[in-house]
Amino acid sequence: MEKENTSFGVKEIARRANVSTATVDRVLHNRTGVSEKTKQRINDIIKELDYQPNILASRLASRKIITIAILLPNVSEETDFWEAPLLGIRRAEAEIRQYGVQVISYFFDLNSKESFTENVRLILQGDVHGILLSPSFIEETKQFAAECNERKIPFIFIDSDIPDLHSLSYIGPHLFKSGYVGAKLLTYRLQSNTKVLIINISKEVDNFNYLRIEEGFRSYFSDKNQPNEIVRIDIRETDYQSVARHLTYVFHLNKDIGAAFVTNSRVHTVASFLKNSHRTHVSLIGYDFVKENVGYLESDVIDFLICHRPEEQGYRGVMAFYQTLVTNAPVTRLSYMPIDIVTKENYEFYQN
Amino acid sequence: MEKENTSFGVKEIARRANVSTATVDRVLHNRTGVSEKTKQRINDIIKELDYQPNILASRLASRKIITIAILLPNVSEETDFWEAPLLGIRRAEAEIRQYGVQVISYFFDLNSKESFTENVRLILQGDVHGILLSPSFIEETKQFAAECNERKIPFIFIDSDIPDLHSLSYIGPHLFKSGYVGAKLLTYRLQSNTKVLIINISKEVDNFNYLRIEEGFRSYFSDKNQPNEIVRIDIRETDYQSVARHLTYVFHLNKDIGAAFVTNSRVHTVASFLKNSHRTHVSLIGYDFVKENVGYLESDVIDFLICHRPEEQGYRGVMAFYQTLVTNAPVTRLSYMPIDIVTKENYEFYQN
DNA sequence: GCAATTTACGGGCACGTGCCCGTAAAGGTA
DNA sequence: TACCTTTACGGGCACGTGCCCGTAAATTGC
Repeated sequence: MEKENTSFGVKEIARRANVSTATVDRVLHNRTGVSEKTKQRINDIIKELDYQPNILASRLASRKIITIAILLPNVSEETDFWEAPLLGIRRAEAEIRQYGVQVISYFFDLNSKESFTENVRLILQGDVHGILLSPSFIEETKQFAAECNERKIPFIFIDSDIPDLHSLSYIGPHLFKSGYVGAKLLTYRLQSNTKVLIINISKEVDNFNYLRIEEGFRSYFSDKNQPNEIVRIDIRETDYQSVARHLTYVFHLNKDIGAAFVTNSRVHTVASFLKNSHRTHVSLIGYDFVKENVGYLESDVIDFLICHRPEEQGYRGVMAFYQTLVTNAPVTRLSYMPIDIVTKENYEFYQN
Repeated sequence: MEKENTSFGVKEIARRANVSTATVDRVLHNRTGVSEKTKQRINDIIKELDYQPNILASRLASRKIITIAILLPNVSEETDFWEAPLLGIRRAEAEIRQYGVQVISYFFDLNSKESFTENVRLILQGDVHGILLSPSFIEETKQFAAECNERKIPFIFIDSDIPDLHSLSYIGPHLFKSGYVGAKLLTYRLQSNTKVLIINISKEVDNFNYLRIEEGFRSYFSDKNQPNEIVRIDIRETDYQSVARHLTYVFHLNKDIGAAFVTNSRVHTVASFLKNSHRTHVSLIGYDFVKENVGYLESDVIDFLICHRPEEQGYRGVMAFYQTLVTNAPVTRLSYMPIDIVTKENYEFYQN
């Protein structure tokens, strides 16, 4: 029951190379002060033994603390969606705090690009080893990425992606496919003579996320030659009154709407409207496992919720940094989350 | 960027109590050799400082290696379902090997209770610190549990549960609810004038798992007053010929079957039959993300697969032992897995 | 040629905990 | 009192790696 196969350590390498452990250490961390010849010799032995550093000892001996910054939208009363990733981040932090990893959190206002850039500035003025963020604003994120690349600070996007900025990883949904799944569920029992309504409720104008989802949604309809007409509406105010007003109008114009698809977590507002206006026969599908939505799932107003495990996203984001910064393991560039389908019957076991 | 808040360690406790670190250590591991008085004093300080041992240092210093045994059905050509938990177990092992944890694997034959008890004997004759197993045979598992409880070896069940045996944890699906979800999906676009077929294909006679699933399935029908008649069939041979013969008979007797529900991963055999006999209009739902099933999902023969993340089950099983044996963290007694819904549209992102 | 500088390397302590071994003090027995 | 056993504790090495500091050897400058 004793440890025996504890493989080879720095000592063994040093012994074989006839040098001290300090020299081996210099090679391992490619610091200066080793002649080309011995360096070569040591590297050969390292390869031969397939040396794996003992993380336990390494982290214990090291006085350095690794700092990861996160930058997410704050949890407003408007939506508590971002609470989930935060929980995952906290969970990851608790697990690896012992290993000398520290997470510092910054939050910005989804209605203010300035607050985003300001927080970016704050993060970059401290010295952090990695940044996990939601790239909510495209132009601002591009600038951020340029700065990080120059300063060689790795960053990871969660929840939505902006390609070609050389992020270390993207962790989040494949939005197009997610919309595609939404369409499948919506049409599964849809009558062919009814119309389908796509609803986008959002203050931001350049929400290219929603566009991807809608593309996927429409793409299913054309792939399957679904005969249903698709109506769409953009609502730029998020309060119930405004949404109700717009919806009343749409439903007035289109008497035969059989199903509605909401491109984000505000589906509960629509559910509320449908319930109040006695239109619960309309199939309703939307996004995210937030409290209000689950309530309407429970009461059969929402048929399905699509989720992308936001908590897991946060957890994985931090863990990906741990992997790359501490254990030096490679990180997958694209880590698409599962597209989960949540119903009244299975929601109680769902893990966000 | 230096470590600073590294809280208090054994040294600080020793200093405050005017004893050596060895004495503190004795108290921490409640070994003998400490007078009641100093023990009390030290314990008070430990509480006061809310001392958390440094796992890194602890694992590094300890020469003990923790051994976890797993006992699962072997991966036969008949079903590769158990490959998934095994993958999860391997993943967990790789993560915590560095921390002095070792996993040794045992496999039994699902068609032989003797192979189960024989492997139990083998496991118990070595000295292991925890056992992760699938309790496939009820009586044999009860005996096993009694032995473990006597010898104070913790064990965890995955995939299916036998209550009241004082397992440390159960990690797996809520089978009743899982059947319930199956019924919801099946009826979502079912015509009321068709019959529904429940198919159970399994060699084992006492498969109480399947009974739970069926209960849940039927329970949905009665809860919702679904008018459809339910037909059921038990098939004790698993080869295609036998299954096809039985199904031909059933479909002959019941001309108006609109949907079929298979209670386990052998749904691909049924799919094959439906395809060959040109009955693909029948909705088909079954279990598990195994290769053959995904193939039929892809070709629209299977409508939905229900999955319980078997890989995750294996991973969590091992990690639960790590938590309880290494970090002393509490483990939840019941850890129900999500009931995942997999379709042609989202399967490529599914994580088993 | 010699001093000054640079290069290449070794010694050894530290991280926080586990645990072996040694020993003074206390208690027991004749 | 002398001797033995038990109790209660301290000293100190080890785990494998990080890294500071010291120094002999090699190189450079004049």
